[in-house]
Amino acid sequence: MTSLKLDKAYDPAQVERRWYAYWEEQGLFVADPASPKPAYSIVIPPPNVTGQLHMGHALNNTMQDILCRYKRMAGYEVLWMPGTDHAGIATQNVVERQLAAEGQSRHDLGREKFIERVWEWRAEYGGKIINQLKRLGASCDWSRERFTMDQGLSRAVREVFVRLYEEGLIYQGDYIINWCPRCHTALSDLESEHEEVKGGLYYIRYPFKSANGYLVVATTRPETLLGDTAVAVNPDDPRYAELPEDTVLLPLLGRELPIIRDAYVSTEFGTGALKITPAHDPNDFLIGQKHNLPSIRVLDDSGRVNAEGGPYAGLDRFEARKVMLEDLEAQGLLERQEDYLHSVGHCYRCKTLVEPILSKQWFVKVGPLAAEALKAVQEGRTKIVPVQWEKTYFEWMTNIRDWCVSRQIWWGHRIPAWYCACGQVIVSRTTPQACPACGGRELTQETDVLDTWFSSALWPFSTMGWPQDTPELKKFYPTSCLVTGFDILFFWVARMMMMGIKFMGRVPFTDVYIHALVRDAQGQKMSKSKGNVIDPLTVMDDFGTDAFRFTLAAFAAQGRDIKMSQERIAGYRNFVNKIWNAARFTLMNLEEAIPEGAAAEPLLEERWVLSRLRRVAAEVARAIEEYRFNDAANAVYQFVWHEFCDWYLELSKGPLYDRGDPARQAASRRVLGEAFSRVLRLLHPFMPFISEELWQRLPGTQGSIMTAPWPSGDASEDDPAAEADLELVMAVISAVRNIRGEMGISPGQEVPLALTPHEEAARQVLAAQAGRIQSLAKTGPLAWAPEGAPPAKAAGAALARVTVFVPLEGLVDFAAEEARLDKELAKLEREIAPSVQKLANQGFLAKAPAEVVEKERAKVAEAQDKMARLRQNLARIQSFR
RNA sequence: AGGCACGUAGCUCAGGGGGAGAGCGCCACCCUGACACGGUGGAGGUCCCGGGUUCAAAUCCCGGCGUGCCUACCA
Repeated sequence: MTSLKLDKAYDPAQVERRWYAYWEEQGLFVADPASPKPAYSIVIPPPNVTGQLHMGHALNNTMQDILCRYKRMAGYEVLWMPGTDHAGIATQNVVERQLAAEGQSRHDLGREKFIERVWEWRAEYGGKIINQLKRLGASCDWSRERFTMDQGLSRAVREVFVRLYEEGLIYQGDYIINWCPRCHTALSDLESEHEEVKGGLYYIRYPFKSANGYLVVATTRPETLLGDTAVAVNPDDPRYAELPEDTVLLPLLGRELPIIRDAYVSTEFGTGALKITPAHDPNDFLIGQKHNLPSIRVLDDSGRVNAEGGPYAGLDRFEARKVMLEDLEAQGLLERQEDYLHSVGHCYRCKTLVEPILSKQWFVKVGPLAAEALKAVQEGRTKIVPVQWEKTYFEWMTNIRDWCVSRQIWWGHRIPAWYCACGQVIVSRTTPQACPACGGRELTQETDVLDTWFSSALWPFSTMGWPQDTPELKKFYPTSCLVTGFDILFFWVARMMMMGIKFMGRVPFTDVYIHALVRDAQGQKMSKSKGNVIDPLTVMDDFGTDAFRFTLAAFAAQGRDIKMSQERIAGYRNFVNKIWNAARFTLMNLEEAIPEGAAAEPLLEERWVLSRLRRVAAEVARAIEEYRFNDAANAVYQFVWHEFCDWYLELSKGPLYDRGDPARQAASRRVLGEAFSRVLRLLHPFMPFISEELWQRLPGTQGSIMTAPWPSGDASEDDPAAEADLELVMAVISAVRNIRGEMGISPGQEVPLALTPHEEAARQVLAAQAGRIQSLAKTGPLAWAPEGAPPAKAAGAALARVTVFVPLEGLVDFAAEEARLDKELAKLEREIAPSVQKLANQGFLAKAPAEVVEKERAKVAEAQDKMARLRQNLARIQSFR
């Protein structure tokens, strides 16, 4: 045990450093699949290896840590499975940038060398975020840390791919996909983020082949006209019912284009004539297929016009647009242009404008998988919290489209498909030696890798050793809860649902808790470009990790974004300091050995604090279990500061300082130690560091606080009578303090006190607690004023069970007291006005539940009682003027 | 275009049919032997607007206004 002496203020930096290493050394984070305890498991949303801890991570992992630490204390065998994600495009970008700084490209290195280079990068920098999570206090089982590219997970990926392929749920095909010309890869629909862009709507004339005149077509992407293979109109459009001929000439290139008729074309938009570019637009592609049109791809992988573009070949897509518009204008073919606001896809990694391009890719046929994932939530096998997200989930799962999983990058799981010269495609778990069709041995492996989210989708079971049948899977799958932000509900959660059900036969988690986004104090999304990011590491430096975590928990109300600002964290830093000082007080009193002695009858405040602790522990537990982290944090805050510190510690000073009764003192010291130990345990899930530090210093504790039981207390400690009695005492003390404050009597000045209890029970309680009242309200010896005979010249306060008098002679002027009483009366009047009105309402008396009516009556009666006493006092005061 | 949230104290928000709450900030007094990152007391609100349901609406319903977000291939 370390010394009991504490510094006056808490220094988090010094304390935090100590305990994380201790927990790890003691193996307290390690989950035992053989444990007889019930299982509780969470898989971490794996941060990108390229990641730096940001507010989102901090919130997300704080919540998981609160759940895990609480569950351990509550008697569960907890597995919090950690790891990182290989983040294909992001990581490749980072390493490519590094190469660029050396004047190289990945192509200079070649695929193998490049991948080696990425692994080197990961070895050097990849662990950064893990250390940052440790800094946050995350109690993950690091002995099981996984990486989506490690061997085990790669095996799972290959297994899943092959099985899906064998079942026809993965196929290869030519479709329009989203292409990022900067990353040089296909993207899934989700990875193309739609953003509003100011563009133009250009009206272009397509001259008839031989007849005079032209068809006017409206487009937002004039450069794609190079790939047009038809112009379409609606068959029912009267404007085009009779055309001079059914062929037009493509402007600039002069190619002949058929005019086709298709109901898809809207008669409302533009001119009702639509240019068809099957290789660069998903709808045009479908129309092209239907009408057997050729597809001409006119942009290369970098977004430059290719050879098909004739005179424009080699121009960048934006440059080409500009030049072509000039040429059209010059040729009199640009009829007009309008400003046009529309939303277009951007690469979610690099924000480059995405280009729809026809290309051969691998797809997952998600329909059947989604149907099961949808059903699982509908049937409640997985519960989404808060429920409103279920609707979003349902909508997406219902309208889901096939998932393009191939990426033309190098860093990732290479697709286990091989091509034979004979045209055979072989998909296999192991590298095939010969073509099963022709026996040829010249096989080349697919160069594409899989979407990173493909491997993340397997995370809940691949991390536990699947496809092997492991004890971990048996004990910890399905996981208990997934904690994540809504931004990856589709990317990740939905896909884990599909894969988990498909390959494990059971949902991957029973609860999904969707939390909010952390924004800045103005409610703006934090982003580097806006420069409004608050770095969690800096916050932890400035305020301490515990204060930061507590702030996150306290602000994490369901369904609302969190606006983070320094001042709020400072408030909770003060709370941490308050706890530190409560510990100073406690430890000072426990410094000397507590003498053995006969158990003393517990004091009122002791019965009260244990009763309250039990209630609060239950309240906090329930809130955590229902993911109401803010309620949990606020309950702890309110109790620790405003009940434990403000009242219990203050009240306990009496017996603790009283050397005249050693047995009594010893008993109070024991209760103090016990109560404080429970406070620390209540705090531990939120504030792991300071709670451990103080736990270790608290006499009588053993081992880490992590292994201490949740302070549920014992039913025998429930003591509503103590709670009610102490409330009476507190009310009397508050009343005296109020008079003091309002009357401008200095805090140091002792005042006389007289009480008129209205019932015997109250009199007994107050008599027993007279000493406490005297010291906390700073009054002279308690006097009793008989009912109906109040002390002369006294300020008074009317409570339900007692009237409080502070005889004022020589202390204050009566005008002030008159004003104070008037104010009090007015306040009571205001308070009961609505009730009085209700009681005058026949409808209320007839229809409202009896107990509600009774409550209103009691409320009014009590207030009127108080008011009568106050008026009496007012009259007396006035009589002295 | 559809969908989903949210408008409550100066600020940030909790609450959710029967007594308007918290934190921070503000005012006054106080370095009382845990704590000035503190103590005690206090001020401060048409619960966005308009209708409706109800004995009773900040709360439920409808309609506005405002804000934010998500989804979407009408060029």
